[in-house]
Amino acid sequence: MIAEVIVDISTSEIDKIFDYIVPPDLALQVGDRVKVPFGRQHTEGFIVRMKDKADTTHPLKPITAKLDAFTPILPEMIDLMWRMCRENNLRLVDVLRLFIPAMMRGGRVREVKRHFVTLAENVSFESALSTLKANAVNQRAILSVLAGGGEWAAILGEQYGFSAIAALAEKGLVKVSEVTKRRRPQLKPVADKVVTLNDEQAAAVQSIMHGDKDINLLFGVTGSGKTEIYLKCIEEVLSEGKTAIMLVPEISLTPQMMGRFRARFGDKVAVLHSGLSDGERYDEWVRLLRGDAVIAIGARSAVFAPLKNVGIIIIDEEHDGSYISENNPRYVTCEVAEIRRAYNGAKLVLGSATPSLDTFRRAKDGEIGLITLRSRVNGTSMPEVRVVDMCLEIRSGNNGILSAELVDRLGRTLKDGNQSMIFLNRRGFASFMICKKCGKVMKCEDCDVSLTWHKEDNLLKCHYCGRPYVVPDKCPACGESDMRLGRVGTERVIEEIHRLFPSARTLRMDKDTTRKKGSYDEILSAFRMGEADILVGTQMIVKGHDFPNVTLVGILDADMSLYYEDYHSAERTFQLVTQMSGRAGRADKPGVVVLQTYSPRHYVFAYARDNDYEGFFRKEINIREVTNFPPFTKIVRVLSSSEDEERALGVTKSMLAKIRAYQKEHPERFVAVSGMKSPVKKIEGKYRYQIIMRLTRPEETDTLFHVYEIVNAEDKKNVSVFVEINPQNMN
DNA sequence: AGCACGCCGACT
DNA sequence: GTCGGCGTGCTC
Repeated sequence: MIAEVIVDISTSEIDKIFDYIVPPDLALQVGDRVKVPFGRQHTEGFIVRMKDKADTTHPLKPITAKLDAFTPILPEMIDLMWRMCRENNLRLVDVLRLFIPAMMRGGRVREVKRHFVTLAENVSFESALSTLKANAVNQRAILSVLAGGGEWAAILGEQYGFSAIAALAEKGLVKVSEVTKRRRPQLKPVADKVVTLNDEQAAAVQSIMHGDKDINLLFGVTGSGKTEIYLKCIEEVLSEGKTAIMLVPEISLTPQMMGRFRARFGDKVAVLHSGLSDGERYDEWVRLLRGDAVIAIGARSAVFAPLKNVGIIIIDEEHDGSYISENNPRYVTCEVAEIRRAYNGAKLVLGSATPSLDTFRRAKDGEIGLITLRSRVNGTSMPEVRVVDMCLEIRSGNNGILSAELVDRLGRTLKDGNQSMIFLNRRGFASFMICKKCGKVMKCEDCDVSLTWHKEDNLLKCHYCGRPYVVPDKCPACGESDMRLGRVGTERVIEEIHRLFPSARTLRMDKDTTRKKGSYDEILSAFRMGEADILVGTQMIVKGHDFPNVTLVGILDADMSLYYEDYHSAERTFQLVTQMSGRAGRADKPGVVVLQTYSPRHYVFAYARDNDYEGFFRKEINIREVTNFPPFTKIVRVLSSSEDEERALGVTKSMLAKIRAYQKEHPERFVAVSGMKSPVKKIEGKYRYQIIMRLTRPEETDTLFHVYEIVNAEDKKNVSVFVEINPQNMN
């Protein structure tokens, strides 16, 4: 028997199949990890296929050993690997590595063996007790603990002394056995609420489980009871003997959220996320593989949970950016989920109040089901959104960060004893050019995206077509000469607040204050407990949990993300404003959102103010169509990086020439092709050059695969090249 | 990624 | 004379 093996070394030259002889004494199968001789060394590898005859004349070596007691890669995952690699031009090893806990590689897993103490067989608590002397207090105490089940020797020993355990074992009253201890992440189960579904929720469960579509968008605002629908669907799937995968954005993996699932499903839940220690992660993963746990809950990587017979995959907050892995191997969680769904004949649920444009378009087109939740379970209404024109503020003499309206409302909220949140939008700050007086933003005339200022050559450039523009010294619309924006940080905002309201208690939450593990939860819970009046923060305060006393939300520089040189910017801004609005107000306390912007008449704010997702969708999808952006086109970015700038440039030029030649043959397949330095031209000593192209037919793969061929044929010595589809950011 | 083979400079 | 620099090539 011959095994096809992928060697666990991540280099493009080695990322191919190597044939090995399967020794008859090793019971090996597809999906096993093995030790193989490779060149002059030994390496780990993955068996991806078995065959009778080798298709090479090269002399074969035999596999040396089987690495695990189980088969870590399911057949389903081998299929998935091929598809992911083909469609995204990834390395096979890199994808295989996603499927197993990092700790397994390199033989670092050591199962923890611990002594477990139980009453000996045929010994009852009473009979054991009666044989002990009255002064053997520790032994008696241990027996009473064991009467209620077993306990770890380490715990008993610490409390009652190890000699007492030894004495009991000596008398044959207790049994000490070696057990592999599973490291479980500690989760306090929160009390499970017994919830009866309202009609809308019950109908949603019915459509998801028994409707005519296998993929459904669950479209409902925060508070419409999506979580309870998820729980009910999972219950139903489990009752059919199938398993479930529940995906949530990294940031919402809070103990409360996990506790809810633990309370409902107990030990059937396994948690997978980056906060776990390597050991915990490994053990949770093994529980899933063995079928001891049947629900995997976690961030994006949990989509690779080693579950058989998956009945449902749920992606909550489907639009969230954390579902797209940015670095190698880059993958889109939703696409992976769709492949696994199809393989298992399972259901897929995408939940969101602000779905990604593409998802909502697919729902509108009937490609996937659309389930809309209209009522809010707790009966709250959406807050009033007040759009403040910051250009007017400047004209009326207020050059500060906070508008007069926001200052006024902050004061009133403080006086009423309620809480406020101020969100600082820093995304893409100062990279675009805006007139401080009239709000005019410099845009590309061909692409309708904002231009990015390049410091080194002092030019404005379009990141989609590469066209350069001279930096204007005056605003082309109003003649104002103050055209650039400086950086505003959370510290500045806090200072400003303290100057205006010296007695206000503030909390700050950004990259700096949350560096330490657990500080994120600490700040949020301190705020929830009312230890501060005002929370100032960046991106990370957008999600997070309910704050019942927050009645005011301030959004500063809402247009920062709007003019990010990116076609997603309007979509992101809408999602952000909507989610931020969801933080303000409760049933008994109506909330207000003050949104500060230099472009108050931008359509995003009009729709966000009216909480009109569908209106926004119609407008935005129309813009994407006329400007040739996704989902109507596909953006492909080929990024080359190298420590040798000449090499990076040379490779980019060579590939660009070939792509241009192909474009000449098939001009109808391209909107535009351009090559340039990457906006961030050097990262970790590596120079970066990129080719950006827009393909007209997003569903067609021919052109994309041809680009892959060009990339793979290139001599990439000292240069790494990777291809990204519809990149989230273009740094 | 490793590791060996191989062909040119300054040292006991 | 040879120890060792890292360029190039190969791994079933």
